[in-house]
Amino acid sequence: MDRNQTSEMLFLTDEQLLQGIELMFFAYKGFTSDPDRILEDYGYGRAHHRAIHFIHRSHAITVNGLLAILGVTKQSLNRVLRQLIDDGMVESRVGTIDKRQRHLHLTEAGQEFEKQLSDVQRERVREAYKAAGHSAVQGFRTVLEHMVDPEMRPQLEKLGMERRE
Amino acid sequence: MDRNQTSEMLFLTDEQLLQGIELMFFAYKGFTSDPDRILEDYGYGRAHHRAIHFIHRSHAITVNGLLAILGVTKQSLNRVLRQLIDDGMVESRVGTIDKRQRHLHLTEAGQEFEKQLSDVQRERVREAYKAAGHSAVQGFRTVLEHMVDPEMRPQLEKLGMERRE
DNA sequence: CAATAATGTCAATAATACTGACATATTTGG
DNA sequence: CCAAATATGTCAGTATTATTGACATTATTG
Repeated sequence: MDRNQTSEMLFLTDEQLLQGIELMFFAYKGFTSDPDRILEDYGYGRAHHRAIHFIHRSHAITVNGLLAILGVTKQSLNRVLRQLIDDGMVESRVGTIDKRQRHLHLTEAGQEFEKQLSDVQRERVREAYKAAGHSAVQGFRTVLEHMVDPEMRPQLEKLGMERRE
Repeated sequence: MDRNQTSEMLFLTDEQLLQGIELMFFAYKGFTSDPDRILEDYGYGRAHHRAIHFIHRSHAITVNGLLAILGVTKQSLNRVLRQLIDDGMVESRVGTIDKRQRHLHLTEAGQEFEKQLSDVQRERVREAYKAAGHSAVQGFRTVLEHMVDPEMRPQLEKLGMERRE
């Protein structure tokens, strides 16, 4: 069978795809700009934000678990994590079942900081969602989900991102 | 008037917004992963990709024009640009109207390289679009457009991104 | 008890970005 | 016409994030 107009057949010109690519670039820039400003005041970077975000999201996540989500080397994460622990933002607790593992938690200060970062970023997304409307949000999520690397899907699902429809 | 169910009123929980934030993170990672692999073979990074992309998109763009789009300092761009010019990917031509300006062009080698990068990235977007369907793509674009910083909108429009509906 | 796993650390290197300072050539406004 | 502004380029110094490779410690497992 030749692949012609099935319901999924879209007619996508290179121009349309190019615009999608550029939108991703500009939107991502906007998306990170608000937290970036706050982080700067603390002498932190985006790496700190990501660590804090996922520690907040997955209470008591292990170092290995965080590495898998972030997709960086342990040496890279360790530097960031050490800073956050030294600064009293993150606490590392020895595992009770497996004592080799360290379970990561936000301290009270860490939770406050997380909220500060999260507030501005959620606000940006909320405004975009509000302006775009419900069905646009559905579409946004669907396209992004398909853009994620298949290898990262398990990480997404761990975060409760299964498609529930 | 109290702000109740207007048609634009969405009921967005923090959980939904958080998932949007994480989707942006994971999708952007996937989005850049294919070009990143190619760039590595050439000893280039994402900054080179962005420069090449926008020079391709806006023929004869000036250095200042490129700086405005990329949102980096000229020192930062210059390092990348110098490499690309030295490697014969980009050509810098003195402006005819204003001789202070340099107009940037891709050489033939640069065009081939651009196509190589563009092909894999467009393929990723095309697959996501195809899998998600037409109306999802509309929504994707709408939400992303609202996520872009208002200050960057002029840049978007220069690239032919006006909403035409 | 040896192999494996989870974590942490040290060192070297690279890409990207920043600020600040300065130079050159060209255009423009008064 | 000349001073000011503009467009570009460059040098130096610093910071963040990331890499690879090597090695150590502790705890678990086969």
